[in-house]
Amino acid sequence: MTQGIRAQQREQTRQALVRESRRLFSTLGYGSVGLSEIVHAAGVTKGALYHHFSSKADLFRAVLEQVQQEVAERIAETADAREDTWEQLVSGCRAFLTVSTDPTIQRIMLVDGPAVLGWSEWRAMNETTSGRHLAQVLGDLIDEGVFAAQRVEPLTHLLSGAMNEAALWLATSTDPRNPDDVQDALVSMLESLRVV
Amino acid sequence: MTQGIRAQQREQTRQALVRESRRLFSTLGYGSVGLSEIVHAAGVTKGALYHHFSSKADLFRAVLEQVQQEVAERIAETADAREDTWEQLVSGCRAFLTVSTDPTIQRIMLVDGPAVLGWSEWRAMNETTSGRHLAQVLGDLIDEGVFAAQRVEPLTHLLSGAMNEAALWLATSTDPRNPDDVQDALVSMLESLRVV
DNA sequence: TCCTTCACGTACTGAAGGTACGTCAGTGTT
DNA sequence: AACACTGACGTACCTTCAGTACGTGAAGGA
Repeated sequence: MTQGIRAQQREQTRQALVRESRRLFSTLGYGSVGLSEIVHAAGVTKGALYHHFSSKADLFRAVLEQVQQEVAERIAETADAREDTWEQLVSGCRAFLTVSTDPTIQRIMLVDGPAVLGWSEWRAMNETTSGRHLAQVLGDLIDEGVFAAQRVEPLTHLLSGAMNEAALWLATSTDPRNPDDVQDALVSMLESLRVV
Repeated sequence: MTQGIRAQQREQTRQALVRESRRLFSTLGYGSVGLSEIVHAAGVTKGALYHHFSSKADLFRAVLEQVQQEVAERIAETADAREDTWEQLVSGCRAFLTVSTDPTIQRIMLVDGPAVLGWSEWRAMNETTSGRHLAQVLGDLIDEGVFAAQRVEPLTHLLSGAMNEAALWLATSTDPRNPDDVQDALVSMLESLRVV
């Protein structure tokens, strides 16, 4: 069942479009990069772009999916290395702050993402990747009695919001103490929430 | 020292531009509103707009300043009604979640703001209004020993991020329990951070 | 009364997103 | 192997929109 040449080339140009647009979006921002730049960098024309994606925002969506996938994977492999649920939460949160400090990921995932796609769609995408893991772990910890009995959703949004903002702050701040200090503040916040 | 007719009309058109663009930005979003709509709604032309503002983003900045000013005022008058510093923090946070749930404020302040002006400028503007109050109160509480000794900035960003995300979530969620639950979760988070 | 200034309108430009349609290589069929 | 056909992509064009250049008429000082 060898893939036909057509399917190979199709996938190749699609990946080229996603790759180059991701590079441009992350460095210049969604609004400051034109389609002409993207298709030129990818070595194709606008006809190819609109054959694969229905709009500029649709292309951005594909890029964002890829970025979130990578982030979720890197967090998961860090967290899943731990056995204890509590350790998974802490290491996962630390991993998120480390990974998402990368400006490449920053701009696409946290700055342009919500504005281009709208919060509802952004949140939905987030939910299917790293957001689900966080909610899962928090739910487990509540069930285990580590956290006080409460609904998972409010807690999840408070913590994910705190981490998003922290990551954005770290990306633009220069004080070398900040990365460690914000992680410590977050972990001590989590620990203070423990009831056992 | 009566203001001349010139100055009056100038201020009048400027306010009309800010008012109408705020209305349109908040309902349709920055990217989906054209300057032609704005000037038509304000009853002027593009010449007037560019006489007062250097760009579309500059007009948005004026709108954002107005919104943040209002939010900061409403929070301040709620918080300043309390004598105790701790009570100021709690009531201020509750006020923020209440005020910023308004979709009108939402879209401009939390969604488009960072994307249009960039996080650095958005954060700088935030710092001069409500952000400063939060940092002030948190600093006082650390000094009073209510919170453990630590740097103010990391804690400030974690909490403001948590509240921003919570406000955005409340705006799109339908479950009637959410507003109360997320406030309770936030307050219990604050209380768990207390050491005395 | 004249002149200057300034707030604003008019007409235009360049660029960017998006579309209609042509074209040719790849693929299944007989 | 010859055929028709699909689909991936290029080309040319359209529309819209942010931004600019310049004209104009009223306000205000001398």
